[in-house]
Amino acid sequence: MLTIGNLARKTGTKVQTIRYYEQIGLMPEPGRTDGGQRRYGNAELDRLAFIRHARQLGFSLEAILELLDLSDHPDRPCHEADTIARRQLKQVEQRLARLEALRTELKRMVHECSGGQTADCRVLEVLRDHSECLTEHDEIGA
Amino acid sequence: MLTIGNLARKTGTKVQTIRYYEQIGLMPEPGRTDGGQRRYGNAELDRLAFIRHARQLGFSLEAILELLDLSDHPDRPCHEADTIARRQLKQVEQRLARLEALRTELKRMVHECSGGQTADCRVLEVLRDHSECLTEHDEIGA
DNA sequence: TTTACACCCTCAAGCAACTAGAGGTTCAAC
DNA sequence: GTTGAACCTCTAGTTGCTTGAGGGTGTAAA
Repeated sequence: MLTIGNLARKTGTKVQTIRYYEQIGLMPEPGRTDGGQRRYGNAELDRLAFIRHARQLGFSLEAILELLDLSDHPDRPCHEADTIARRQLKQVEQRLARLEALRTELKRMVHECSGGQTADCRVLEVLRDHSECLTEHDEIGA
Repeated sequence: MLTIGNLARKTGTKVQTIRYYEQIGLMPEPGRTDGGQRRYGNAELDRLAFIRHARQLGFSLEAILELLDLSDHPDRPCHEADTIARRQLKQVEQRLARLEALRTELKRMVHECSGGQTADCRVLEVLRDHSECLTEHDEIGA
């Protein structure tokens, strides 16, 4: 039986995050000691490891809930999980494309900065006038 | 004189976002009509365009505030703006590296999915066991 | 002039996915 | 029995907005 702190250590999660997952229904309500402290078994350890791993791969908590449901029903067809993974891959590739455009633009800004006064600063100048951009970029909040 | 709606249209911003920027002090309090509606001039248009452009390049609102301060003081040395831009570039490059690792892993997952039942699904299997990953990835919330 | 209607206003709450802190209790070792 | 780390709940904060309720304004046509 694991305390919440040990579970946290084993999965690289923060204690508060585990409690948060419980609160939103992603993790089950575990057993408790007489004093009211949470105690976890191997099933919960596996589930949390799954969740953390999927998070590391960029899946949203909502997508993870779907994946966990699929995982709980081994008789269901596989293509749903595949669809979720493909959707995720597509998102990652879109983000990559946008970030690459941003890198190009930022590199150009930084490269051209002469190190004088802000009056002649390329960084500020580029920000002032979008038309100077060589690449299209419309990324917000990625 | 522009209404908030026209300013929004010209800059590709939502009306509520402009009011939000005003609330947090990123945009100045504009003049008002007798009836209390906001009216904007060219200075505000330029400032908002600057903000939006910097957001598209991934700068945080906090960084943008710094950049705007620098922009308001053309006599100050330029290297501060350069530092902010370099910091941003570094962040973008870190994100790119992690996303590339994720893409590799996701591609592998999707590629190996046989399309049978979830019991044999590679996608779920990989998520269950991190040790199957070929690449290190520790991206969360990027 | 009145009426229509798009646009504007404020305030409050909600979103993702946590994180941090206050103030108090329990567990396990010594 | 006492210490002290680890646990508990609850609330609020983070970033960068978005959504909604409930109402007021501005302008143009009838």
